[in-house]
Amino acid sequence: MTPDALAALVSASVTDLIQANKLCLPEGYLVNASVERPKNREHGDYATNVAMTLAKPAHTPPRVIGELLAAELEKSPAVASAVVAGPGFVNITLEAASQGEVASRIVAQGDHYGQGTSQRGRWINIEFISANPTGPIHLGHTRWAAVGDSIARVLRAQGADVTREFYINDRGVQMDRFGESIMNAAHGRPAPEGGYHGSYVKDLAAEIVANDRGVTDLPIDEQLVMFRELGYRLMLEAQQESLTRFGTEFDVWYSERTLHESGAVDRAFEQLRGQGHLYEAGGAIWLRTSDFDDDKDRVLVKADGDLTYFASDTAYYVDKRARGADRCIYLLGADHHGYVNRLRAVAACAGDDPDANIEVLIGQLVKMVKGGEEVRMSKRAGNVITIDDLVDEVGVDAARYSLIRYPVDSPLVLDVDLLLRRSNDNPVYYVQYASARIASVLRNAAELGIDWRTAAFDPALLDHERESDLLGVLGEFPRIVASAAELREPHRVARYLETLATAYHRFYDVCRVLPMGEEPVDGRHVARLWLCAASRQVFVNGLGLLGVSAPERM
RNA sequence: GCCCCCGUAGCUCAGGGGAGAGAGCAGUGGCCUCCGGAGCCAUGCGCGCAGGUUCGAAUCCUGCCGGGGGCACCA
Repeated sequence: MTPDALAALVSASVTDLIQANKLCLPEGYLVNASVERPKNREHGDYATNVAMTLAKPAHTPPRVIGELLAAELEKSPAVASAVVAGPGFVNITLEAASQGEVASRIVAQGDHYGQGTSQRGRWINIEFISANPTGPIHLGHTRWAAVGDSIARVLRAQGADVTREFYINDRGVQMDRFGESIMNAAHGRPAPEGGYHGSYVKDLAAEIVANDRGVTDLPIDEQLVMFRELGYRLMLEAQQESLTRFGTEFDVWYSERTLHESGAVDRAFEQLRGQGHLYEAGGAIWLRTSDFDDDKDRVLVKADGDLTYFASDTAYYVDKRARGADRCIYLLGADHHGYVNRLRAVAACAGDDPDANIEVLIGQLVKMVKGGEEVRMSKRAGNVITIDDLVDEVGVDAARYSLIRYPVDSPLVLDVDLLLRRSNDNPVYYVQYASARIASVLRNAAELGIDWRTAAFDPALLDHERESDLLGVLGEFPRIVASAAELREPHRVARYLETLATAYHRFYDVCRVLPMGEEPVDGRHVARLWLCAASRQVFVNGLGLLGVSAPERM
């Protein structure tokens, strides 16, 4: 019996009590019956607090309700015992057979186990990274490359229609500075004021000159355009390659230029003007965001006629909505938190509900430590740590896992020395090792000619305490995925996999799976192989949600 | 000045109202006759402070203290 099924049983039991007039609730009262895994194993396999929540509306002491409910629950053949404890918890112990069924259910569902419908019907646009095409993807972006991608995976697993989008800021004066920086490098001159310095600028210059020999002889205006446009293309391709290598794919790469060329900006202005939120002052055109919780109004068109960056942001939001997204998620760094209110105000100005149609997640910054020293990043000096540096250093799996493992609202310190360690202090290996260990057991079973899939599976044989613990953890997976999706917190999946790894190792330590020596294969071996297969499946599914591999061997 | 995030074990950090608050690391001591020791077991009086809401608060609210980040007709 799954936790959901048990919760439904508790709910049905409460309904039965009401219909039998043993419990009286106000008309239309909605019973919210949930079960949780108690921290303490002595409190049974599952516990429900519903008796305590019903005490007030039913005008009955919680323990009295608990007794009634426990008696009702014990009528079910799946329930071994139900007892009232503490202030009014009902602690439920399942029959081994009922609990063991979880294993066969997981194997049957395969890749689908953990998927759900909690986000079905939502059309979500999730935009992340959106690095300027003037430099490589750096460490700060990389946190979002991992987390954003994983959020998208988790949302999809819960039935949402998700568009992963990367916004390319290919318009504006930084593009000219970028082009000029490359051009200067090609001529052996230093970068201009406010330009770009990294060694990659020299590399771009060299590549462009090699491909287009005559470029340095062109008139300066034409050269600038050439270096800018060719540099842009090369940089964008490099970014895309880096992200592909990192396992992060986008459904849409959206160019700011096309936003303007397609007329999307004009359309957005029209819409906002029609809704009465545009006005002119001091020669500039403003959006009255202060009507909606912004500190002050924002300029869309400067007095000199140029559009602000914010104008693009505004049009871009309106365009996303016009393309059908009913919820736009933005993943931004902590240095952009000042944008939250104005983006929400944009949604409100466009006639949307900021609480429903827009969602801005702010992630704290990432630091990297090596040899006990912080690796300093300075854009000015050009010594940025890139996504490729990180992957070269520790590999995709360790990089992704350690970036996802922590909630994004706390600053993150990546210790490279620790990430390289192949031991327990590096959780990604701990998890992958458990998964690979199972794969090995399943391989050995096949070599011994044990066809556990077709053999009779008796779930009641999984009655060891460690087996019961493991089954309980396996059963939690769907709820973990659902909460990770709802809260946009994929780190919950990573943490869950660590507890699953522990539960598996503990089981494996005391429960022999395969027959020893000439011992004949019996039902217990078969049942444990089902349990192993189920565990392996959850590792595969869970790691898949993180974009981390589940190797057969390590 | 205003805004956002964070204060949990020696260290790095989990804990979206529930029962003596957890994990890894570091330290100490155990566990290999065959399925992967990258493993398992034992050993731990810590929720920054003060109020409040609640049957119940590390979790929600308010104020303070301490740390990090941010305020643009830049991009």
